[in-house]
Amino acid sequence: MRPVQRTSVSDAIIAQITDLIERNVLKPGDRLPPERELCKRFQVGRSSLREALRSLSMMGLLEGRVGEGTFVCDKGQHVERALQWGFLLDGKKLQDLSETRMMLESQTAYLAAERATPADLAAMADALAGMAAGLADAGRFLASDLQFHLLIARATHNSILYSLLETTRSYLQEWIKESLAEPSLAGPRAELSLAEHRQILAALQRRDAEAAQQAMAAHIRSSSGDLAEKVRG
Amino acid sequence: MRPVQRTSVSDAIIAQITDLIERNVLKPGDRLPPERELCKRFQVGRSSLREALRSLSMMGLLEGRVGEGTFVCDKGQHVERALQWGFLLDGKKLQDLSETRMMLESQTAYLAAERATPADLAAMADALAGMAAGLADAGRFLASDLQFHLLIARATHNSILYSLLETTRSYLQEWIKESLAEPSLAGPRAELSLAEHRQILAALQRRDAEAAQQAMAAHIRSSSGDLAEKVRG
DNA sequence: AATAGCTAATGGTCTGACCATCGGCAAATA
DNA sequence: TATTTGCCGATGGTCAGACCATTAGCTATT
Repeated sequence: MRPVQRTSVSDAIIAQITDLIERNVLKPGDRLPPERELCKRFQVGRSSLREALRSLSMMGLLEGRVGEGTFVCDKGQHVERALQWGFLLDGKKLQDLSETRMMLESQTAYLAAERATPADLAAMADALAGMAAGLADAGRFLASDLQFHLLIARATHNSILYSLLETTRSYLQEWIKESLAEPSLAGPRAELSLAEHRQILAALQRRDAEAAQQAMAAHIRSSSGDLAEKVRG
Repeated sequence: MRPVQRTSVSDAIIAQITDLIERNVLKPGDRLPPERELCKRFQVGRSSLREALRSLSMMGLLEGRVGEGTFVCDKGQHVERALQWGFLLDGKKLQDLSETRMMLESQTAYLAAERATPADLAAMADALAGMAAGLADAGRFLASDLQFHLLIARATHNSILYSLLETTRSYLQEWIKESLAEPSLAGPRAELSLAEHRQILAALQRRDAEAAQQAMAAHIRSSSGDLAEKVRG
């Protein structure tokens, strides 16, 4: 004797719809039949159907527009959305997160050196120019900084790696902002940071993966000094 | 003039509950008030409330038990549950995930070599013994294999890295299982895998981080050969 | 003391209704 | 004729009430 499987109506609907999307019967952008129509087809009440649709919307699979219908979202966002939810409650492990970030950043630098297209490199150069132009403007400087790092991650052409780095980075962003906002350190630190970024880009441009990895690791170490202090204090 | 923000009732409820869990007002294992009670507190209909609860359940934050109530799930399950929604994975994503996993595994091996306690190493030795004892039993072999890798991740004493590896691994587990289940390859592949694991453990025991990283990378490369074929095929 | 049966509470489901919004169409307007 | 205005149906979003299956805990019987 085994415990009997207790199935839920919503779960069954979710399974069916995800299956349809998976098998590409429902393509991104497609519109689903109206809810009342789906109720008749699935032979379920509208509550159960809506609970299923709502869950799928929350996972980033579907999107409901009032007066228009329910549509299948673009495929690229699915896993990334799930990853973000997973991270939501992991708490104050700032140190662990920082360590993970350093690992991700240096590894993405390594891969980016091997895979970056000329367009990728050009975009990075643009971001670097933005940093230089924003030496006096902390907000602009930080935005370009972030963009530069994300561009490196994107240049790996690995979507999982990219979303991981993006997520970790977004969680650390607040602290990074604060640490750079220290007025006494802002000037020299920004200059140093810019120089380090130039080294990274140079390594990427000559496709030197090892050097890129090292340069990135050095940059993170140097720029996370205050961060470490802040964590402990 | 700016586009006005259009809020949804369910989203507001979701935000409130996740916030409560985040701030640890609702602890894992806690029981929420009954749905009808929550309706009165939130001043919403039961449909909207249930859509919110259902979404949170789907993401692994809550769990509903008929006749008992709705409970907050254990924290560890969140990430895993969230990533389970990678059902919709194409070949490209699988490749990306595999690459990410390799990076995580080798990096955890590096850190584990520096940080593993004697207890950690002993547990790994146990897992290795389990693999040896399970050479004829694919199920047991795989279980010990998985445990070994997770023990390494745990030995880094970095919870973020651990959960990342756990999720990527669980996600790839099905494919790993299939590739090892090939009857023609099972015997020699298991033997080889066991030998590779012994090398990893040896490197960890003599605290040789570089060697551990290399051994792990080699192991993943060797064991993911079929996986890559499967992806393309 | 143990068991069987009862009751209330609870999550799961269904139904029907109402609302706000959107797209499209037709009438009114310039 | 071209543009605007107003209307109507369709649709997702929300609500209220009801019923069902299951569970826990109590009660009475054995």
